[in-house]
Formats: sequence, C-alpha cells, structure tokens
Amino acid sequence: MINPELAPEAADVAHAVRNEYVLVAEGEVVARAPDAINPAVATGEVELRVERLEIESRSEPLPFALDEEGVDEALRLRYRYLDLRRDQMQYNLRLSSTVVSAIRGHMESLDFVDVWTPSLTKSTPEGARDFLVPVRLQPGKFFALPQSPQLFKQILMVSGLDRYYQIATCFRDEDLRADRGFEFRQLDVELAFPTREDVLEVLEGAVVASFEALGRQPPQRPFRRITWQEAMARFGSDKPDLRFGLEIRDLTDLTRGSTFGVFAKAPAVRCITVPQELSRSELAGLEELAKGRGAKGLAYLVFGEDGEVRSPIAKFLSEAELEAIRADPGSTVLFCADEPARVARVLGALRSHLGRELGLVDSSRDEFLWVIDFPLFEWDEDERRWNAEHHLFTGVLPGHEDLLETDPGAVISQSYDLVWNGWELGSGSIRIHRGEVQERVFRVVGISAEEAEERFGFLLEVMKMGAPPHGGFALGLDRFLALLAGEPNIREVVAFPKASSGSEPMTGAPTNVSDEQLRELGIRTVRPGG
RNA sequence: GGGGGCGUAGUUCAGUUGGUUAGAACGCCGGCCUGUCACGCCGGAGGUCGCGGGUUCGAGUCCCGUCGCUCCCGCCA
Repeated sequence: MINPELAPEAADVAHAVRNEYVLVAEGEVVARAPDAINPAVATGEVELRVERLEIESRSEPLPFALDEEGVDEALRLRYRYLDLRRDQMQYNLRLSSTVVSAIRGHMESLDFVDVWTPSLTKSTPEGARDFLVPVRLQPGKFFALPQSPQLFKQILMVSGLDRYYQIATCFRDEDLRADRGFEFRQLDVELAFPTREDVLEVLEGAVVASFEALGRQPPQRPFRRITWQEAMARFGSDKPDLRFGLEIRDLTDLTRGSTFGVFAKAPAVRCITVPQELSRSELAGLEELAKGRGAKGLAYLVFGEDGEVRSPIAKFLSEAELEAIRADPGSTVLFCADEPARVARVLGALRSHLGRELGLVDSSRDEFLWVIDFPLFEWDEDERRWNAEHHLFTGVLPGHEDLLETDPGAVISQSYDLVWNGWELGSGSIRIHRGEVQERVFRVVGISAEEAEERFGFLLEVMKMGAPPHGGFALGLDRFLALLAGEPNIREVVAFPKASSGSEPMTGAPTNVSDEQLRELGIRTVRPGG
C-alpha cells in the first residue's frame, strides 16, 4: 500500500511497475483498516505500508499468463523457467523434495547405505537401447549410460555392504511416453539374505513414509499380493488398475462343447461384462481396439433393458450356454476366443479402455498391489527363442530349477512388481547368486559361454567368490511422484523434462557439435539411414 | 516404424454448406479513476490462420505433402 502523500517518491516508482517485476519495498507491516480486510487472500488482514520502493529487475510481458489453465505444453516447456513459477509446479517440486527426503530417512533408519555407482559404464545390449558416450582416450570405444545400477548393486552385496540403496538416475534410449522419459530416477535397493517379504516390507515402508510425510492417509499394509497368473486371468494385465471391477470371466469349460464353432475350437474363451448397453458404433470401436491387440474379431451379446438379446452370435449358442452367460438387463458381454495369452491381452486392453471411457474408475481410491511369481521367460515369437521376462539375473523359484532345461516356459521366478492404480511403480526380485544357475539361465536365452564371458564375465567371476543370497527392488521415482501429485504425466514432476520427441525445448538440446569436438573423439557422422 | 488428436492475435478459444475488411475474452500500449486485491471507465495497437503445394472465380474452411506438440501401439531385460 503506497500513500502518495506519505511516500511520493515510492508512488512515482510504482507507476512504472508491471507484472513480474522484481521489487524491493521497505515499510511497516500494519493491520488493514476494517473495510479493507479481504479474507479471500492469505495476507488479507495485513498490509505493507511502503516507505521506499525500488525496481530491482524489470520483466517483459510474459508469453503466457501464470494463472491461466491449459496453456500449450510446448510453450510451457520452451519457457520452463516461467512455468516453474506457477503454483502447481512449485507445489510439485516441493512435494518431490519432501518425498525424496522421507524415503531417504526411511532407508537410513533401516541401516541402508547410500552408495554412488558410475554413470559411465559398460554397454550391455540386452534390454533397452543404450545411450552411448564416445571415449576420447580410446577412440572407437564407448561407455554406456546405465539403464539401472543393477549389476553394481548385486556386486555390492558380494562386497559385504548388506543393505544398499541409492536414488539413481537411469537412462534408456526408447520412445518417450506419459510415464517414461529418456532419463529417470529410481529408488534402487538391494539386500543380502532377504526373504521376499523382507524386500516388500522395505518398499511398503518407503511408500507409507512418503504418504505420511505429505500428511496423507497411507495405504493399508501389507499391500495386496496376487500372482502374475491370477492378474492375467482376472484382469488381463500384469499391472491391473483395481479401482474398478470389469473382471474377466473364464468360459472355456462351458464352451468346450459349444454349438458355436469359434468357441468350441478356441483354447480359451473368456469375457467381460460391461454394465451398459453398448451401441453398434461403440462396439465397432472396441473391435478395432481388440484387433489391434491381435484378436480376430469381437463377439458380443447385448442384454437390452427390454429383455431382448442383440447379437450376431446368439443364434449359434445353445439355450444352456446363453443362460450361463446371461447378464443383467442393460449390459453387454464382450468375448475373446483365442490362445490364453492373447485372450488375456485383448480383454485386458478392453478392460482398461472401458474402465477409463465409461468412468468406472473410482478416483477416490488408491489401490496398491504386488504382482508376484512372474514367469522367468517369455517366448519371443519373432526371434523364435526364450527371453528373460524380467531380467537375466532374476532368481528361479526354489524347486523350478530342473524345469530350466525341460520346460523353460513353466519356470516361475522370484520376482515381484509394485502396481499403483494401474501404473507399474517398479519391480524387483530375489537374484541368482550361484554362477552355475546363472550360466544355465544364459543358456536358455541362447547366450553362449563365450558370449556370457565377454558380456558378463565380471559378474560370473564375482559369483565365484562368495556371493551371498541377495535381492532387491527399483521403484520408479518419477512415476511415484507424478501419482502422488495427481499428475497425468511425469513431466509435471520433473523440473526440466524432455518433450516426447526427445528434445529439450528450453535449451534446444540436442544440438550439433563442432567438427573439432568430433575429430577429437574420432567420430564422423553420417546422414540418418546413410 | 505405425495409428489417433491438436496447430487461427502474446494467451485461451470461436469462426456456418468454401464467399465482403478473420472475431471474442484475457493480456499489451496510451489516457482517466484512486482503498484496490479477477478493480473500473475510455481509446488503441496487435494475424504469413504452423509451413509448402494443389483444387477453385474465391481457401482459415476442401485435397496432398511436410513440420511441431501430444496420446497410444511397436519398443521399454
């Protein structure tokens, strides 16, 4: 508050003040006159009676208003330093700091030791594409940025650290999405001699500590645990959103002798029941989605409010089958008949799509769950070989070792994923700590002894020198923070994120570098595809 | 690599079956007002309709291409 009669100079200065100017004002903080009190603002009962006013820094008119909702994200990222002034971004960054601090406190209280692992490390072209760093001192050779400190933390167990953690930055050169970027942070954890429950408890504790640090009601412990098998059967996904139903129902026993050939012949027939009469065009859209996931078509039964059954396949089904499938009036049953894995994939995709589109998601709920007992391998149809479902160092469920050679697809691993509202927050496992088992796993995925030696020789060597049983976990911090902040993508909790094209709009990175820099590195560029 | 959505003033948007000089609000600039806090009043400036090409008497609108942003599939041990 500037009274021109009491502070004429300050009043003069004030006339030049515009939005976002940086000011230094000196004066006395006094109570407002009763008729000037404004309960709607935080400082509504006081005011600064300015005696001296100075413009410390001017500002051009901003390219967008800081209190405007829905500003184009490209513009926000281009002027990120302005965007970060907004209340929402200030809140998100401060929330992030609070959570990181709570997680560190939790880990330290459990005697975990924070160990820094290298950012320049060895390329292991398994898994994601590596970011490579050319090495000036050894032209033609490259470091890779770590996709995860996985091997280092396992080695730390052999080194006697017992309990390691780190908030590690990881890099993966894959296409970006709402929930993943080139680089991301993870709470990285490893323990010696853990049971699975030990690991899960540490992580649940970190989640609960985060909620408590934010003054929120934490989720109930222990979190629900379901097997991968059950998750795929009931929800068609290994990261199901449990905030809505729409569960998959298995009809294979019922339809084995069906009068409908498509059902009778299929190895698996399952369905979901949508609590709405879907229109022809809605069904056509869903069929497109189903086909996109590998379905041949989408069979359905619409049970009308009027009691009528509308369906192209009803006439092929027996009365008994129809009765067994019958749902409430005003609902639609969607079928998929195919290989079990494909059925799960198709119905899972339909389930999450419909959960969102029909507003079935109860957003007042928070559903944490552990998905446990993943298969160790998955069959790669294209390359006609087994691949690690999780990673190559995942432990085999005790008793399943003998299946490694006889039936790799049936081997269950000692792995576990943490899922929150349908987002995969992270995953972990009890690891392989015996070189002999590790070598057998390499063999299953077609890595020869020579290749194993070249790529992972140091790890196999480590395992020969007193490796304790160990296991751990990695929690995707950016995803966790985005969900805690109620944001739909991780960019909202990252100060300077990449756009989904992979560039950084504020600095303009990546850019070309000088010929001199390239010469020094022994690097020559060619045109893409050249 | 593939599919969907978006792109019009500084910002957020409207813009009819293709038809006169492309509009609104906020912001910006000038003036007035001076106990306001989403102030108010008067006036003004501001547009390569992402870019390129095509169809047409005529294109913001239709077609083709391209770029950017975004969501998804592939990919992400």
